[in-house]
Amino acid sequence: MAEREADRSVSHTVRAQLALRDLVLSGRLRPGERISELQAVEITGVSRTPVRMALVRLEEEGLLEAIPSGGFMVKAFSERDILDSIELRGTLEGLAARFAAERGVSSRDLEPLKECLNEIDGLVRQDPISVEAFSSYVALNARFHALLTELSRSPPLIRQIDRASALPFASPSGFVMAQSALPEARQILLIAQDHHRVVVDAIENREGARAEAIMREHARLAARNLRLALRNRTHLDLLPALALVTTG
Amino acid sequence: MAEREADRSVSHTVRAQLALRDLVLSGRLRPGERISELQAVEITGVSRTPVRMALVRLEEEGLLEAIPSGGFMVKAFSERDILDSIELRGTLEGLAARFAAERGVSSRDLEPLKECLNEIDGLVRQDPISVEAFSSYVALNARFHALLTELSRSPPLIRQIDRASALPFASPSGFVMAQSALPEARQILLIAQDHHRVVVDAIENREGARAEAIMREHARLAARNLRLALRNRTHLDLLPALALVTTG
DNA sequence: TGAATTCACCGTGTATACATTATCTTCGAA
DNA sequence: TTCGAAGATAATGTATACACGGTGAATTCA
Repeated sequence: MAEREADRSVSHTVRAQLALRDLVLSGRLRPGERISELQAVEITGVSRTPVRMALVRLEEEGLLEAIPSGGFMVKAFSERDILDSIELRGTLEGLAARFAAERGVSSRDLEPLKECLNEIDGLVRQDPISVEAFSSYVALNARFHALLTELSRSPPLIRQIDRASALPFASPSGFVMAQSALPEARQILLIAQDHHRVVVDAIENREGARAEAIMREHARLAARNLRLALRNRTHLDLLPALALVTTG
Repeated sequence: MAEREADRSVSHTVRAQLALRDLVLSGRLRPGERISELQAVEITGVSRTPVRMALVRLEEEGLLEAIPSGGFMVKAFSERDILDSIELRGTLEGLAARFAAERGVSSRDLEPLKECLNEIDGLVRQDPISVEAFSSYVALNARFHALLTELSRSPPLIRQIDRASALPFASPSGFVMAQSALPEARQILLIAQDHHRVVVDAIENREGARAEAIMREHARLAARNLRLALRNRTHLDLLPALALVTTG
């Protein structure tokens, strides 16, 4: 079987990590289910050594849980866990925004964020917003949040935010696609974009408390999206990560 | 060579992790220096497989940094990195305190914290405070912070706080021993203990904002300790972790 | 028939050999 | 003398064999 070009360029460990992550997030492995190394070897096509590495990294990532007697199982999340993870991410992004505001940011460094804002403006102008526009929004939104995090110029904080955002349902764009099917969709996006503008303004004027508060509130939009999507039970297939959620 | 009883009870991976962590924190390996696996094998006495596992875990812990071309090196921290890590930890503990206050805590769950408070009171009553009392304070303080974190009843947040506190200079008791040699020592401890009392009171009265704010301020005591200790340059040997700090 | 014990199999922990890639040193030429 | 290239050395990535422990099933005894 010929390998694809992309597969040859990365290590077996990374390949296994990607394959196993997809497997977990797709829900083909149930929460609580053990992932045996031999099973993972068959799935990924690499040997046990890189598979073990991938499993350890996925545990640190938060997708797997170590079994006391050895090995790993798929982690289970409650709805409360997800809401807390969102609040947590918002708190960290708030701290990043405050750092940026307090420490000052050159207009040159603010430039790419403002470009991001303008591009998003172009997207949300249409009514209704197409599915393609939603996809573009997801990418631009992720870019905005990454740039904002960088503005803190704090490696320890950036690292922690990256880890907190690693879980798909905690990431800034985790529930954007889910909301695309909702009637409130456009309105929510407009509010989110206003948050974006406000935080940039606050940072520019060195208003630390305002920058922090708005990022916290901004994250709570994701929590609202989640609740709306769960209530409407529509297009839940847009949220494969919810396979990890144990309803109870 | 006979192994000690304790060594036989844990896996080689854990043994290697402990040995390598000590090596890094003791400063015998300079920041930026590469840790070769073979070198680590000689030091730890176990084979490459558990050594690799230990290195990966120490990277996730934040003590090592992956080299793009492969392998790991000792991570370097600036003074700013340390201060940011402390502020980060304070922010997370603040969130935990707010969660506890907002969600409510039974008086039964508050009991162990209050016991902690009373025991610390017994320590700080003496003047001056003995070195042994400082050691006891370190243990009790760690216990208090752990209990407080648990009160949030939020596994994702607890996990993140544990990771943020893993770095020795970011942990709640990171700079307590360093301050023991300072003339301001007792006063700082009294203030810290007052913070402890205030946060318990705030949680009891379900004052979320107050609980959050006091924990943030509480963490800044550690930052003050660090600055004092660095300025006085006295008893820096009490802070082996500072070997990781690159002065610049 | 039920419970306990033993045996077998499955799974992880560990060690090591092999392959590949990066890095350093040395030699040569401009 | 300095820059570059090539080879040697060393380090990591990977595969696999072996050892140990745990779990489950089957069998035997009460």
